[in-house]
Amino acid sequence: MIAEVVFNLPLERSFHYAVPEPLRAGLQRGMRVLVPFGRRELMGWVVGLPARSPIKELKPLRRAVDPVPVIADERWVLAEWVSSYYYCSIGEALAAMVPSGLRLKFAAGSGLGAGGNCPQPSALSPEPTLTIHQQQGLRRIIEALDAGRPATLLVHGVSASGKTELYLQAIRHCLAQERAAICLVPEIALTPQTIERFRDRFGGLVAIWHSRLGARQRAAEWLRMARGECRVVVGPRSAVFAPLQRVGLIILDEEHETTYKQEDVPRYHARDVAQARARLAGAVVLLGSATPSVESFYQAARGRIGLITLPERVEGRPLPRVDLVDLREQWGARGRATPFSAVLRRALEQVVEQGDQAMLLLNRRGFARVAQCQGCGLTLRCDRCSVPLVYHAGRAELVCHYCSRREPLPAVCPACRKGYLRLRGMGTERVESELHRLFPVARIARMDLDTTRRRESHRELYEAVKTEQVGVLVGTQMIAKGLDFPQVTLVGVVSAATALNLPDFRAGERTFDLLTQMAGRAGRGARPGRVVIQTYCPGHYAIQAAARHDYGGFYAEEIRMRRRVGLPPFTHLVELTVKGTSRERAQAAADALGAALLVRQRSVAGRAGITLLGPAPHRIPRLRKTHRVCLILKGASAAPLVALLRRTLQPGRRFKGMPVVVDVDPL
DNA sequence: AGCACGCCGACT
DNA sequence: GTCGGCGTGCTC
Repeated sequence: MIAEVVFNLPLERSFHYAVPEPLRAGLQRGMRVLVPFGRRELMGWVVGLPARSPIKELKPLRRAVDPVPVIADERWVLAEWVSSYYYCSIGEALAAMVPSGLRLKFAAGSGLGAGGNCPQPSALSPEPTLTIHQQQGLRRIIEALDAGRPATLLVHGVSASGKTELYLQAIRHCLAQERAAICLVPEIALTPQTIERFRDRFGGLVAIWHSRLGARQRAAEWLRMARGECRVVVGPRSAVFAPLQRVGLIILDEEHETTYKQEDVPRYHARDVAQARARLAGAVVLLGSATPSVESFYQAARGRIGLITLPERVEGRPLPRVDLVDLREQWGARGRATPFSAVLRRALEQVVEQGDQAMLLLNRRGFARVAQCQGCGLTLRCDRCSVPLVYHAGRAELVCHYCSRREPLPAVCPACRKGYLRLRGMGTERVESELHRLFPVARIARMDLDTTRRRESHRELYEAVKTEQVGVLVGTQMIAKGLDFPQVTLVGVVSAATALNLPDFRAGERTFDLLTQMAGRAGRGARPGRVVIQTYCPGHYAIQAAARHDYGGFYAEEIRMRRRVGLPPFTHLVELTVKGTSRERAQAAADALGAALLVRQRSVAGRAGITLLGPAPHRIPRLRKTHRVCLILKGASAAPLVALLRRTLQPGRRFKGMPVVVDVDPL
């Protein structure tokens, strides 16, 4: 008996092993096994049990890891889809589908997928009455579920328009059809409040897939899913691979969020995996957002997916008034650079006087963005990465935001040994200290990566604001998402759209989303809210549209730009990053790869329409001592681009010996 | 991806 | 004369 095994390695090939006598009865495709591989012992996946092998001397596999297969039914085909679309090995795709460290401890034969019984939620808490728009939306979702064919619907609803209630009732209908549902949420939204809402409605049928779950709990939840004991899963992007059977509904809440894209191999997007799984399972995909991704809205506008619009907030509360402050006009008004314009300062004064709450956004942590010598002009940079060091006043250190290296702030310039260092460009710490200076009596807190590092600190900060022990909350984008504080009457954006100058075609979309989400934090209670946005580019369409709460206006402008320059959703991109120990070697490999791609592209008939951009320096040309050069392939769809790459790159996704990172549909 | 083997520079 | 750099190749 022979087992065909693949590994979580960038190898396209599989390997054959002899199956020792005691394992022959129980070994099945989809189980993980421990095998000798070269000098080491690796865990691999049994992908087949072939009758014969061309290999003469087979090594015996050492033992089975699982008592039953951990991959079954449509998830096999899904792994193949991930592997082919994102250019990774089957083993790498499979590894992403099962939680790392999963160990199943139970006797073989007890089996998964208990088949027959299909538990229904008991004692449903009463469902609130839906608005007319919610009712219309729900009707369309139910139609799609009843049709039993794959379909995708985009739910475009402003903040507080009742999207979650729509999801909950859609899930109930899905359960009534004896099918299961997956609800993906951004990790940060997996709060006790969210969990409570699902548990209230579906009780023990809900599995919460939390990244912080311990190994034992994780295995227990996984088993409950696989056995059909729970049929609703709420979790982050990896929950799209939940081992549920008969999946009828996959929801992506806040579908535009970038956390749905996995940033290491396999670099999948949960939205696309969800649609692939839905095609295989005959399921319905619901994409929900107040600010849909340009890709999704374009699909809806073209009629390729359905569109459900929830145009009003549930309680009929008005959206807050937004004032734009042109920072260019603030120059020279005062000798000292300040985070607050006169307008924002007056608004803050009012909030502090009246005992209301305010939230201030600045999307940069730390105290000062750069430390620069006043004598020779040198900017202090990380010696392993090609980026300026950020000064953090809390630890009184310079920090590299890319590799986390810290070093003390030198007294004088390390290069010329004469000039003093000037700290320029503000971050959240600086805003916080200015607030203390201007409003000594106000209770101020800061929420960013630095203040939420401890396990419980995020929740503690949240509670402090919720119970109004904090009057002004300063933070990075993590305060823009999902926080619901009814007493917040003022939202201030200290500096909007610093990202608009970056060479990133999604900068407009990101800015519009961030400003819209942030504006949505104001006026969620009885009192009306107000938003002040300070910016150096008040004329930019993303900022103008955000100030008007005008998604349609933003989309129209953005899609025109994308069409004009041939960017997604009109094309697909594949980003290649060639890595090397020296700049020259990385550059040489990238040049050669570019040339090889062009040659192969020309040699294939009818492959016109594939464009190669670059080689160009990567956005961060050096990271942790590794030099990086970037190439981009552009085409009408991703598959031909990946096919071209498969024929060009060497095994292990290398070229001229240098590792090449392949990112299909990069963000 | 590891981990070996193998061939050229600055050290005891 | 060796230790060690990482370039190349293999893993059933």
